[in-house]
Amino acid sequence: MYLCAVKNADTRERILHRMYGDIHKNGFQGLRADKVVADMDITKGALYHYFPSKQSIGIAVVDEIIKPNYLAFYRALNQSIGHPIDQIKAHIVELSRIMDDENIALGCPLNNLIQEMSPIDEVFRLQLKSVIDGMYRSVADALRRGQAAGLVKENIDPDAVANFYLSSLEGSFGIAKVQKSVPMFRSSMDMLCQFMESLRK
Amino acid sequence: MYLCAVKNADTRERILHRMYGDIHKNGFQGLRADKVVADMDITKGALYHYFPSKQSIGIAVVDEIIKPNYLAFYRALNQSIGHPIDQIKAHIVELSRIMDDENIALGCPLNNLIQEMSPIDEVFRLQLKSVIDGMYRSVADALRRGQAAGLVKENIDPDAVANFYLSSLEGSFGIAKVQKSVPMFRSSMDMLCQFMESLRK
DNA sequence: AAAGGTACATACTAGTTGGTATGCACGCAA
DNA sequence: TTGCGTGCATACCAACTAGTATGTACCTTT
Repeated sequence: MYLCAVKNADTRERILHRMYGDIHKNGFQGLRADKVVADMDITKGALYHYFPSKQSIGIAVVDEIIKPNYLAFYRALNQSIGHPIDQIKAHIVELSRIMDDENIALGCPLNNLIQEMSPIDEVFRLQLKSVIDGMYRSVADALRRGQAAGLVKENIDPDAVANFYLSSLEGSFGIAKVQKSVPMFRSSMDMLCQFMESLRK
Repeated sequence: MYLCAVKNADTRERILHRMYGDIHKNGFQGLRADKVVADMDITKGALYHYFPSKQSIGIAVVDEIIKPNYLAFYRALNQSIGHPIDQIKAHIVELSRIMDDENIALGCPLNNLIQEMSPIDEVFRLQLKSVIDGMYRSVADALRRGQAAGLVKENIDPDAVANFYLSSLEGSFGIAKVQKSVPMFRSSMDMLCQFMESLRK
């Protein structure tokens, strides 16, 4: 029955997306993988057919969901020929716009996993670092191109700025999360926009 | 035997400090309270004599260790009559100075707990929020006093700046943690200093 | 010195967690 | 049509986790 074939074909991805949601809510250590699949009317048999261990679920979530999702924007930053500061500011404004109460209360999935897993699981840490590194390089390169094109102040260090930008961005998610406050998050994003604007030549 | 009496007098605090250390390493969900006390040659009897539940251990750690520790500096900020921007910068420089590889790898204890516990435990979240609120108000008030004294630009919003400052600070811990890089943390602290300097009148 | 509270130690336990072992239905290639 | 791989379902399990129940030595109060 081809309906079944279609269903089977994406069982793994359906599981993965639910795991992503549960990790977002409860953290990786709080993830109860068997309960998540039970909630989908799937048994542990299916789960352990696709994933050899709990850790592999977390790694797959980072690798197949979080990483492509986060790097999509930053890759666009590298290919475009617009003003890098405008592009980065547009991204900040977009984030401000789409974040609602629930997303703020749950926090940034990437930041959550970094804080929880980096110190206790080196495999996790390296996967998460590769995502951050990708974002970091895209921003730094965009600023460098901006400098070369005379659009960005020459006396700033693109690497330092990129690092500070990511820190402020993720930190804003973190502080807004404990406050459960979308306005606080937007206020932080406004300040970050002002900071980026100050780099314009 | 008074030796025993002295030992007994601070058993609770000794347990609490070890719990703080283990939570710093493994997170609250990763805390194995019985193993921590066993490591101190103390049994579960003593542990549950002082703490009714695992949650109460975490709350006590926030309330009795993290909160006083973090608010110490910020209270000083409120009582002093120096230049608020110099004081805040001095704090940033001090943080830069004392953070070593291990501390960076483990991250900021306050930030760690915020990211892990805020979404899943409201009691925790409110305790953690009270710490952040305390820091936030001290910084905002210091900036307001600076404005009144003509030391800080009038066109900045002290609340927005205080919020952004805390976000950047905690975010810098988070990003440095996944990078396991003290230089990255120091670079972020330098940028934060520059940002604070830009507020001087 | 009797009584009661404090400060633990020891032993036990229900429920959970992260799996494993096994079976079996189905599609497909030989 | 037979054998084999894929895609699950069911049942089982050892270790762990967060406690509880109970006992007891010591100290203090009366």
